[in-house]
Amino acid sequence: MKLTKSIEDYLKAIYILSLKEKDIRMKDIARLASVKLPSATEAINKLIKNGYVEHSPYSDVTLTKKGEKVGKEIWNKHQVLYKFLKEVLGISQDKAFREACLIEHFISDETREKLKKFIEKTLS
Amino acid sequence: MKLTKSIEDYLKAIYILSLKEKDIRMKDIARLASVKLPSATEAINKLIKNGYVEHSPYSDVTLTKKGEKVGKEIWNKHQVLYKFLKEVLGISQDKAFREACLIEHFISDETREKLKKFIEKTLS
DNA sequence: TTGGAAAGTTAGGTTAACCTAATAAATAGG
DNA sequence: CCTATTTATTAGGTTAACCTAACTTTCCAA
Repeated sequence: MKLTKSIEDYLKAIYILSLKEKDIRMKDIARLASVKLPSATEAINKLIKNGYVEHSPYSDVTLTKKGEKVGKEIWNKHQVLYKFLKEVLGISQDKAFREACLIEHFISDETREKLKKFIEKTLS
Repeated sequence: MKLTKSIEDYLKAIYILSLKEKDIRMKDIARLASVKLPSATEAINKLIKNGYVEHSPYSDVTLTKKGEKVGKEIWNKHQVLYKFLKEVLGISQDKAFREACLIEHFISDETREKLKKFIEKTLS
């Protein structure tokens, strides 16, 4: 399966939720991904079929190792971008967050790493 | 009309072509946008309907002022991002170009401006 | 000058990602 | 313990953006 922007967003959402709660429900995912429940159901079913999450109907959702890896990757990219936009460029918190949410799907691992190192160097 | 990534890509393609040639054809647009001709036809019709381009069947395509503005904006964002990725972060030419093509649709005018100033400062 | 190649359009189909409405299951409060 | 609310699923529909196949128009070279 191709990891689309949308699919990555669901995995990121579940990953973020998993950092705080152990019982992750469809409604939480739908809310964080800004979609209605049926869209979340559909997406989660696709993720199950491809081994990214585990879930039985009317129950909680958990990431597999594979799913966690992707969710974490995207969240890391987001955080690096957010920091760059906010601290280095001086973009407002809100705007930096929103832009990071869009860009996070399109930077390579290499770019994330180099950007991270660059921020450290620049802000010291 | 919402300016989607796809629509912006067509306007950027036409803008780039317009910098070098005066007779811009559907095939050139399709080629640069990496789509087949019928996809280009469909997209151009949408752009005509919304006042971004002018075109009569089997003839050349030109940008309106409105269309040129958008195409130029995207191309400027691309160039700023490309330079940052390549010169500041040290990403290879090819990869920097490809990533810039993806990210260009998601940065605000403010981010482009601040990034541009930052690059100038950093590379001097 | 005409016929074949190139360019462009039209018709119709696919896929991803969303939605609303209807239904089903789970849960919590009286 | 049963019913109302909340949560989740299913069914069915929409839209954007692509595609292939078929057809039309334009252009060029013999």
